[in-house]
Amino acid sequence: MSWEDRELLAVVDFETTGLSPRQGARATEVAVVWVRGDELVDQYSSLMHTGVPIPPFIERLTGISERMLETANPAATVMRELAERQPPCPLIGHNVGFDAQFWRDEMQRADCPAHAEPARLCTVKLARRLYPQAPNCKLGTLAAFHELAPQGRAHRALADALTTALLWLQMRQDIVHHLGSELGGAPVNFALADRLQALPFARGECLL
DNA sequence: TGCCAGGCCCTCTTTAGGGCCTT
Repeated sequence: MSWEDRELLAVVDFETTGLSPRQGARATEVAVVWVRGDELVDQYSSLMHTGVPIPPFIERLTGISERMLETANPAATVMRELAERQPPCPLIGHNVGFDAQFWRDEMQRADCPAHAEPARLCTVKLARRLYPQAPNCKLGTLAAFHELAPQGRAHRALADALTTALLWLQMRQDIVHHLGSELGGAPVNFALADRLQALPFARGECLL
């Protein structure tokens, strides 16, 4: 991947031991799916060993146990590998604020500060503006709403990252469908999506 | 399945409170 590639987006999903690094939660698994235009161009996933205990609820939710992490690479090794592999491109996530805080925390712990504060795109914010007719904006609900192909067990990093990537491609398609003539051939990229997610929220009304 | 947090968004609002979304 080229460092000059400005159309590259990284769809990220973390599995973690809790909801906030400030409360001591650490990542247990990370997945990144790289998207360029309407193509999935690469993917990466890895379990991450931190030594932090996994609450029973989290083990039931994700299927990730402490025993599974005993042989996993240290979290810092995984994050450094990601930093070397990925140019500093925008992150996409489903409720990206959650994944971005773990991205920042784990990158800083791995001594990769240059990768700690990427631009963000949130598929929850976009979905609330694009699909007010959906029952809710949970990832599984939106996947079913759009009849996206199952990508594996939900609440595993790669499956959720792939589902989020497919949701993003669906959003690109819908944006082009609704705004095609206004776009005048301009690409549906981070800059455009960033403007769309910043539009005022209108309950029950699609912004397009 | 829920609690823990944080940001966004809504309404019986703005000097506030509660729901949604992520693990």
